[in-house]
Amino acid sequence: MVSRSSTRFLNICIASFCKAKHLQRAETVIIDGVRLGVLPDVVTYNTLINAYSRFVSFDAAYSVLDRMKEASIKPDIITYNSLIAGAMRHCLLSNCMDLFEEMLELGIKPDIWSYNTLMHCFFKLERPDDAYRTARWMLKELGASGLVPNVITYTTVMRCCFRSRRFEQGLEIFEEMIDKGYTFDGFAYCTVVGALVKTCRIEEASHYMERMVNTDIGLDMASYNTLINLYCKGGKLEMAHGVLDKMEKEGFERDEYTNTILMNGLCEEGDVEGAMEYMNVAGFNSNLVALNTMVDRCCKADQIDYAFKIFDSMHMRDSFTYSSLIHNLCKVGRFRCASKLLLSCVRSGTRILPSAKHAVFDCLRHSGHQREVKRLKSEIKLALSAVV
DNA sequence: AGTATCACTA
Repeated sequence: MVSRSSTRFLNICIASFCKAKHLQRAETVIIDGVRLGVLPDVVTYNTLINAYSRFVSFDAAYSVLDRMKEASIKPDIITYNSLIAGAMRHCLLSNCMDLFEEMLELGIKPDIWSYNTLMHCFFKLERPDDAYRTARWMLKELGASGLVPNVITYTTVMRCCFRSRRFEQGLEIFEEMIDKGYTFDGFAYCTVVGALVKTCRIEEASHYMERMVNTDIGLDMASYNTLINLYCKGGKLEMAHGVLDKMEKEGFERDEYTNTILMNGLCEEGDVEGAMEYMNVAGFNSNLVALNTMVDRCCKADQIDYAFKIFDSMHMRDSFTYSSLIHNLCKVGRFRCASKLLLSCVRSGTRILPSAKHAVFDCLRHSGHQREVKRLKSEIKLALSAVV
C-alpha cells in the first residue's frame, strides 16, 4: 500500500518534469526512486513514451518499450495508443501500422482512442482519397467492435472529407455534429471555416464563422486565429486588426499562428517587404511556416535570390519549402536549378509534392530537354532507394 | 499520474 502511493507520487513528479521537457531530470528521479524502493509502473513508462516521442524521437519513445520488458511491466492500451501517436508525429506510417498489429497480437483490444489516432495518422500521412477511404473503413471496423464514434472521430472524418474535396459530405457531418451536441467547443467550427478559407470559399466560411460567434462558445486562441485569417483572406485587414485588438484586450497574446496569418495578410496586399520586417521585428523568424511563406512570396515578387538567401538560412525545411521554390524556379524557366533542388530534396529524405516534381519534368520537356527528364527520373529513383 | 480532434504555407 505504501509503495503504491509512493509510485503515484513518483508518477506525478515524472509527469511534471516531462511536461517541462526536463527528461533527464525525470530519468534521474526514476533512478533515485528505485534506490529508495519506489518502482515505476506502466503509467511511469507511458508518461516517458509520450515525452520522448514529443520532444526527442520515435526511436527514443520506442526504446522505452524495451525497458518495460526488462522491468517485466506489461504495456497496456495507452502504451500502444501513445506509441502509434508518436510514430505519426514523426511521419512513420508503417510504424503506426506495425504497432497496431503488435497490439492485436498481444491481445490488447483497440479502443476508440486507438481508432481515432490511427485515423488521424492516415489523415496526416496518406493521400486525401486514401485517407478518406481508410476513415470510412475504420468507422465500420470500430462499429463492429461495439465502439461508438465520439466527437474526435467525427472531427477527423470531417477533415478527411474536406481534404479530399468532399465538401458537401463534410458539411453534412458538421450538421450532424451540431445535432449530437458535438459543437460545445470551437473545434468543429474551426475545422469547417479553415477548410473553406483554404479553398477560397470566403462567403461560406463567413457564414459558419457567424454561426460560431452567435453561440455562447467562448472564442479560444484557435478560433481567434481562424477569424483573423478569414478577414485577412477576405482582404479585410482592418477588420482583422479589430479582432486582434479585441483578442489582446481579452488577455490572449498573439502566437505564431497569428503572426503568420498577419504576415500573409501583408503579402496578400502586396507588401512583401513589410511582411518580412514584421516577421523579423515580431521575432518569429525561426518559424518554419512563416519562412516557407516568405520563400514563396519573395519568389512571386521576383526576388528569387532573396528567397534563396532565406532558404539557405533555414535550419529546417519541409516539402513546402522545396516545392514552392521549385515551382517558382520552373515558372521563370530556371529548370537546371529546379532539377538540382528537386534532387537535393529527395536526397534529404523530404517528401516532394507530386505537383512540384511534375512542374520540373514539364519545364524540362518544354525547353526541349527530353533526355534530362529521363535522367532526372532515374536519379530520383536512385536517391529514393538510398534514403529508404 | 499516462493517450486521440480545431487555427498559419502550396
